[in-house]
Amino acid sequence: MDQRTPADLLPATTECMSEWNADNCPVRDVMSHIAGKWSTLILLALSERPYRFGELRRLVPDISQRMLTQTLRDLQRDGYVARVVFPTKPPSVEYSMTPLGRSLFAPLSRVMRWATENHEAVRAARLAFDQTELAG
Amino acid sequence: MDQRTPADLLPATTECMSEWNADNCPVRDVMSHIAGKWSTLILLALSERPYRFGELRRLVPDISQRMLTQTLRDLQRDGYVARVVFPTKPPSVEYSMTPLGRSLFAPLSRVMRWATENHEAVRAARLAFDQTELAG
DNA sequence: CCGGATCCCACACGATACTG
DNA sequence: CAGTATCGTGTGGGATCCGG
Repeated sequence: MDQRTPADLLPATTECMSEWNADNCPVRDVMSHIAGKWSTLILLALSERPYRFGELRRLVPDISQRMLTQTLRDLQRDGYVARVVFPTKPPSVEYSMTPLGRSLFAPLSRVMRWATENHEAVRAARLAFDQTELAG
Repeated sequence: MDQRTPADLLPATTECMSEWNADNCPVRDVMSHIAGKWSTLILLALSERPYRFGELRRLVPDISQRMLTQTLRDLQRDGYVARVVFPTKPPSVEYSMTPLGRSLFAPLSRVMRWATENHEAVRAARLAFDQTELAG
C-alpha cells in the first residue's frame, strides 16, 4: 500500500488557504462542488456505465427529481458528466462520464474505498467520543 | 500514473445507494462529514504538523471561530483529529492528526492534488457550459 | 419520460458579544 | 488563548404541481 507522506503529493498546502482567496483556491473550488450530498453517489453510479435519468432515480431511491436534475447539471457544468438526448418518443436522456470525470473519479474512488473499509472505525470513534463527552 | 478502472477498487458500488439506507452507507456517512466547507482545509493544514487553535485561525483567515471550533470538534469526533490541552497560563490547545486521520488523508490528498492540477480544466468546462447555455 | 417552476424548511455558516 | 452563547441569514435540499 502506498504510505508516502502527502507532503510530496501536494504541490502547495497552506498557500491554498491564506495566500489565495476562496475563489482562486483549487481545493476549495473543486471540493465544494463535489461535496454535495449526492454528487459522489451519482459519480459512483456513472463510473459503472452510462445511465438514463429514470434509471438513476431508481438507483438512488431517496433522491428527489429536483436534486437529481440539479446534481447532474452541476456535474455536467464542471465537465465531469456528458448529457446526450435521444430524440425518441418519449425522449430519453443518457448521462455518462467524460474523460475528465473519470480522471477525477480515479482518486475519488480511493476515498470511497477508504470509507467502506474504515466505516466501522469511524463509527467506533464517534461512539467513544460521545460517551466520554457524557462522562466528562 | 495509475489508470486502473475503479471497478476493481470499489468493493460495492450501486449497493451503497439502493440496498443500504443513507445511515448505513459508508460512502454517504463518511463523505457527508468531510464534505463540509472547512473540513478538508483543516485536514490539509494538520497533515503538515500539529497546530494550535489560534494558529489555525490565522492559517485560514476567513473562517469564523465558531466554524473552526465546530469543524475541529466534528473531525475529533470521527477520530481524525486529536485534541490535547496544555494547562499553561493562558491555556493552549494543540490539534494533531490521528493515525486514522492520516490514513484518510492519504487518499484524500490525491483528490486535492487532482484539484490543483485540473483546476483550469474545470474552470474551462464551466465557462464553455455557461456560454453554450446562453447561446442555446 | 425528463425535467422546470414554485414554495418552504432545516441547517450550515457568519457576526458579535461574552467567559474561564 | 480558546472557546461558548445567541441571534440572524443564505442556501442546500424536499414536496408538489406543471410542461414538452
